Amino acid sequence: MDYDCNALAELLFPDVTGTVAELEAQYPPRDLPEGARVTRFAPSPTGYLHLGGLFGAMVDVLTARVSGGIAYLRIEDTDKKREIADGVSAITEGLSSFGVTFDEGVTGFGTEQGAYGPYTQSKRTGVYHIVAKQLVREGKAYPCFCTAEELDAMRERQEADGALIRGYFGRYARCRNLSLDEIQANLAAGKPWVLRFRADGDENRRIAFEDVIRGKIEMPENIIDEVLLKSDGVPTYHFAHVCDDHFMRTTHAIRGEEWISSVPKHIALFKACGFRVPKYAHTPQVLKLDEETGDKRKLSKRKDPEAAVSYFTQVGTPKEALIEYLMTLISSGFEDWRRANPDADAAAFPFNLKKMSASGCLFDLAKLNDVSKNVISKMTADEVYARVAEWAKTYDEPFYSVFTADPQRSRAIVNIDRENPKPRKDVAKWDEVKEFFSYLYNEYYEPRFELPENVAPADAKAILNAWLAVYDPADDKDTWFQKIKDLCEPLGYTPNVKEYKQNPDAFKGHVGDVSTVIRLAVTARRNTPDLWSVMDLLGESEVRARVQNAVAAL
RNA sequence: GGCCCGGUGGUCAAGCGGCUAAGACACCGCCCUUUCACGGCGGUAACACGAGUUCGAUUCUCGUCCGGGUCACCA
Repeated sequence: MDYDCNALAELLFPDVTGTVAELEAQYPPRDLPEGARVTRFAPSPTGYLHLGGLFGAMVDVLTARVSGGIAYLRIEDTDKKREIADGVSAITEGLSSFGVTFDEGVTGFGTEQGAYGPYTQSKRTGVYHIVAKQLVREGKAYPCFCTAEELDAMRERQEADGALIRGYFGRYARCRNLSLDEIQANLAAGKPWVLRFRADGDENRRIAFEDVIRGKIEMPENIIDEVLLKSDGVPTYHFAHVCDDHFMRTTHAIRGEEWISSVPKHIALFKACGFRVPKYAHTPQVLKLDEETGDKRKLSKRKDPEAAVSYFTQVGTPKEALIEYLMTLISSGFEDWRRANPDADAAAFPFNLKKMSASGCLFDLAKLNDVSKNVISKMTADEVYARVAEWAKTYDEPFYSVFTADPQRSRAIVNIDRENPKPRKDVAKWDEVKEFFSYLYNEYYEPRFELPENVAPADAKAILNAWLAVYDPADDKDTWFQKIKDLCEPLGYTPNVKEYKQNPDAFKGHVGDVSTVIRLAVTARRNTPDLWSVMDLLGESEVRARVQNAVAAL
């Protein structure tokens, strides 16, 4: 270009008066200890928060916390077409419901905190335009008037030419060498324009950078004249990334691996702007939202509801459990650390970005459930009660009324075999509680007497009647069970299981069979937690009623 | 197609030139046990393939294959 760039800059941005130097002063380097890392989670408000987002946010927060730095939340809302109405709150609420919090940035719809804002890109056009104007002034950016049709034609031509590199560059970049007069004429004609970067890379040279997670990555230099500002003056991701991460003083740009291929472009932009390039860390994919084909290895939005983080709050996976599980994916050393520090807060884990695995991973619901059962098994009965009630209140209203009708009783129910060194691990999600304890609530109890094949109805009846005669709710667990044992011999059963196994033909069965019949009569189930506790919770009259009912039905 | 990332059991993964190739989940078996669960013990199961380099490769190099990403006025 042989024209006066200053003139072009004024032509393009007549109203922009600020300078980059002023921005530098307004957003000074952060005063943080040596080695402190500044990270950011920068999602677009285009839909619900998904697992990959939570995963990424955790990595950002962990990286900052471990180094005594800052993690902030920035909203990248530069594409109004894809934006959804409550996108921002979906993100902030999703994050906070899992306990992921930031030091600064957007805190909710329309609210934010911190001195490096605004943290919403749509409110930062002033910043982008100042930098853009400087770029134009320095001959590093130019207006492009190509229409969508012209760009399509260009792509077709490249296809036909068999061009190895596709995009707006070299001889395909029609507007790159427009004269000031031509530009002026186009402007005067009211033609829409975008601002393009005047790439100065050489496709035959390679640029290398050190990815914190993957190590050295080498690629050809960028030669594409990428769009910086769209025709409505809003920046593209690339330009916003460069301006924001510089002025918000981000030290580590942590983002998904889909960005790796644009790093050369970003480095070129940082340099053109005179900004220092941050460190990059590209995280592996946790899952893909692609809905194509039948590739079973990928989670899909439609087929796999668990892709949305809200799924977990809906089914009642405790937030600590999801975090705990995600931690095992984020850092391989986590499980070992957890074994050594069983009661420590996951946030205390000495996270190391460098140790992150570079390969993608499949989300394993079965393992999540296992982790969750462990987490829940360590909670006190009060905690479980409170959590279940809180969950049910919004996700299962009818159960909420039943569950909270007698808080003391529900607490006791939830406390069966809990708060001891070997707690039961029956429940992984709050939505399993109702079903698991249903027989303890008359609202849900449904009598059913499907006897085991090895027990004849007549024997069952005899067992129940005999037991009814000795049942005393005042008995402690040992004498209660002793009475059941005492029932055995007269009825042809043995109280000794080993004895039965040695000589199965000598008996009708053993105590196990006898108590199974009783359990069945009282709970309509073959398997339950400790029966004595269950009866205690049910109360004498209910127990007797159920057993008598069973006898009658047999 | 060009460029790039990745590839250890079904899943998540240790390992970084020499190991009987950890561990966790899942699965199977046994023990404990009035059922179930818990807990304990044991088991099935892996270095994608082919060349190099090396005394020696899961570990290093190259190629192949497979999976993924990216080539937009989307992020």
